[in-house]
Amino acid sequence: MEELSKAYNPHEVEDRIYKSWEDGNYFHAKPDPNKKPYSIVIPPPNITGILHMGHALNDTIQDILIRFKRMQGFVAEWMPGTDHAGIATQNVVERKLAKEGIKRHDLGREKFVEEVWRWRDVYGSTIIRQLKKLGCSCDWERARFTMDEGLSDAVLEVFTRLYEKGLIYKGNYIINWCPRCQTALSDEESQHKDVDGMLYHIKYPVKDGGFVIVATTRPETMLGDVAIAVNPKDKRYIDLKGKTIILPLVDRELKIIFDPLVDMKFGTGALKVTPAHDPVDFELGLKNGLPQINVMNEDATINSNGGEYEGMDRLEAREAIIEDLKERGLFIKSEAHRHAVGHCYRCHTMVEPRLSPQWFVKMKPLAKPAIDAVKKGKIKFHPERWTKVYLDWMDNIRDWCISRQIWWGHRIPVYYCKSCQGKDNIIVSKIKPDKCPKCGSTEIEQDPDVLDTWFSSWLWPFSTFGWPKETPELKYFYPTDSLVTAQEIIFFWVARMIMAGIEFRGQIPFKDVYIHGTVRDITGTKMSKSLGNVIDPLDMIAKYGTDALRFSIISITAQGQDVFLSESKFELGRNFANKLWNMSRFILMNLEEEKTAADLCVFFKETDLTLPQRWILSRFYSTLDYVTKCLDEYKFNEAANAIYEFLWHEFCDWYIEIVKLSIDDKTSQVILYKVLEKSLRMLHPFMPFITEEIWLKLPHELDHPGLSIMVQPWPHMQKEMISIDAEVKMKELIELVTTIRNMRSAWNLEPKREIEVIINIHKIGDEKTILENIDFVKRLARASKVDIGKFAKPKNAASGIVGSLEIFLPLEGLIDFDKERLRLKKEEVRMASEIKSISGRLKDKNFTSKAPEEVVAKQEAYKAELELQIKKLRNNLKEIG
RNA sequence: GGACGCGUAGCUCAGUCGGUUGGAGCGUUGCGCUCACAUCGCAAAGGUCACAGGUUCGAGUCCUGUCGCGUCCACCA
Repeated sequence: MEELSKAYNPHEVEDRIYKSWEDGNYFHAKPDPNKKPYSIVIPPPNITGILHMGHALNDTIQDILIRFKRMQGFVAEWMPGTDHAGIATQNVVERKLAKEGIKRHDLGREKFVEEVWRWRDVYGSTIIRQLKKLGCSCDWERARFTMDEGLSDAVLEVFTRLYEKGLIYKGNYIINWCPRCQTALSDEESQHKDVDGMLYHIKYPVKDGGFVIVATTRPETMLGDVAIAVNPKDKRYIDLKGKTIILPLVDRELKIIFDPLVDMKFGTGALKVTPAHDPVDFELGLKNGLPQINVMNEDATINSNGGEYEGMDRLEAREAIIEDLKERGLFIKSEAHRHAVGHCYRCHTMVEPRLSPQWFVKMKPLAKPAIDAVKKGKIKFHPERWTKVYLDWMDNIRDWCISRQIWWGHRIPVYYCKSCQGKDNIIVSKIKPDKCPKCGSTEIEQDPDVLDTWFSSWLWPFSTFGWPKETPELKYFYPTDSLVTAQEIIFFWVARMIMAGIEFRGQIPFKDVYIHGTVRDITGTKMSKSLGNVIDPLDMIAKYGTDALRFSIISITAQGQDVFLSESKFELGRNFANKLWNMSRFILMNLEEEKTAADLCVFFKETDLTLPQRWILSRFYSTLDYVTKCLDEYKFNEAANAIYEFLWHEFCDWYIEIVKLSIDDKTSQVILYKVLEKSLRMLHPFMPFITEEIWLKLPHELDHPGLSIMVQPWPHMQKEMISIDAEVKMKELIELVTTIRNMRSAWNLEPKREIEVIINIHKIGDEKTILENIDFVKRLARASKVDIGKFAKPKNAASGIVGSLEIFLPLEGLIDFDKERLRLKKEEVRMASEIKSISGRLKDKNFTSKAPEEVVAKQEAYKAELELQIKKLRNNLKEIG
């Protein structure tokens, strides 16, 4: 038998094995009408990204799922790819150019976009290489990019369809503007963060004398004020009716408007109305026919409408305005005011609400069927609680601003005819029209904006399979099965994919959505590069190995709970991999190939198995059953921990130790081999590399000829091998050995010293199982001799109790009995209190009548056992004195 | 302001259907380099399951409330 090297070196095997998988073409899945498909799409990482711990968790989960399903015999397709990340990528390339002293406007649009493509060709696949490093078994042949021709076609198709349906429109509204990226953002891209701001109270003079005090957090916007609004019920301001306010510094006349939208309790109850710079004010402006005065440029400096403040940055202008107000005695006070302010999700700059013409998607009609699909259970969230988050958001969905004032992305397929007037000049077309269909003019210009990146990502589950073409892949793999993602992305992506899937394909895009937790550092802060608290998965791979990283991160991630990570957690996986290696090495050293051949089912029926053999098979299949169930329910950590527990603390700690007594037996050989090879298959989705490496050394031709472990079948369940009887009996023997070991340890008997053990049984027959297994009991307890029968406690012996057995260890006066006495007394107290509580329960008619019979019977039996034990214990105590 | 999640061993966390004595990893302590593994083995110490009520024969587990921590959402300027 081929042997494993003495030391386990993950790095030596990983690259080699990954390459063998690629060479073997194991990742690619082809539609096969005779088999069921199982498909998932990767949440496309963006091309500027590098693998972080969130990816490591996300992609490990998906890889576990896809490997599991592949082994279960599905045609398992994991569609990979990347998204073009319009804003982020443009920023990166702009920064790169800036280092060379080039601005994007110097290059011009076309050259700049070429530059981005060049950048993408060099750096855009970094993340893909890293996913391979992580062991991801994606179908790389199909890898897609949101700017690929096919996917771009899908974007054009969708835009034109929605426009024709009246679900896309252009309008002048308040949007979230990032002054640094100089583009509009959607509501989701503006992330609210609590900020310690100020609430400024400012006097606005009334034309006929007197004044009104308004409160604002952004005094600079007063340059665009066009009215003062108060609540019609507000008695303080009744006499303002019909009066005019003079806007300080600007000297514009402001109307007073009365509107119930104004909150009387906030500030002074008087609201300055700036329709061009605040969504509420915008609404008030529309209602009351107020002008919209935009006072800011694209970079959030004050524009010519701001008079003498023109050119100042918004915050600079704020200071200047406050100073000027103070000079004029119009500034009352500022008070600390903590409030939530939107920030750009790409560059974290404070977002400015800004009036500008943008393209929007009408969402309500799209949301309705998407809400129904989830309510009817066609799509299920795991854990279930995210359903509510999704539904709440969908119920309150607002129109989606999809135009971005950047260059990198899908350019909006809208053309304007220069000679047509007003709204009639809009031509929506997938390709540039030669002339205006209305007036025939050839003076046609494309809209300069590009689309939100998510406008292509929301099509991902079907555009990647070739839509709008009706490809065989699309027919076969769509709808996909599971979507695995993080909570941050539910609104950006998950919800929109559901809407798009139903709208454009008439079918939900996936059946299950598994939302995993967020990876945080040990203090609970989200890991981010800017905070410097990242643990780089690639560093961890370099240090501990990929399998260790995967296993660790999975085993500490409870379903949907956030993960608090510190580097030391990876030792868990490393140690387990090491254990697995050495366990396998030991087995391989001892297996004789010709003895391992057998059909386990036949073998199981036709061979007399010992208790440990029946036990380990039972434990394997119990574990397999549990692991399969957990994977079906997205409980990855429980699955991983069950395998860990089985292999380490049952198979290694007990079975292998026991089997050492009879390792050359045919039966031992078969079972050792079978449990190992089946365990490797069960573990493979979690630790793909090490299981493959070991698998290749096994005489696997006997069962599953030739191929990689990754395409082997998932172990077949054999319920008949699960034996409660074997598990119970073995548990008792383990307890017996453990008790003897405890006693040895309590009396400091070094392992080398062999001891004699006397076991007093409660009734005849209790000795049977022990006698049948006496060899391993002696070996594991390191006892030279074990006497079983009806025995009284010898003088000068330690005693212990396990179940109905009493264990004596003659000590020949080696130790002092004070310790033993204390231990016994402690034990007595514990038992006495337990007996008392059980007695109480048994006397309670409510209990005896209402609890199931077997529970009552069990309690009675347990009580009897305890009473017996305490009797013996008291005897012992008496004997010791 | 709304919603959700979490308070279990010194630390980080599991805990299935409510059912006998609440688990793991790390850390600590003692013993052991027994020919697979010191990235290991054997054992020990360590718990009022945040708090208060309630449901139940029975609650870490279900319900209500309180306190503490965290996350997401939100147009009170």
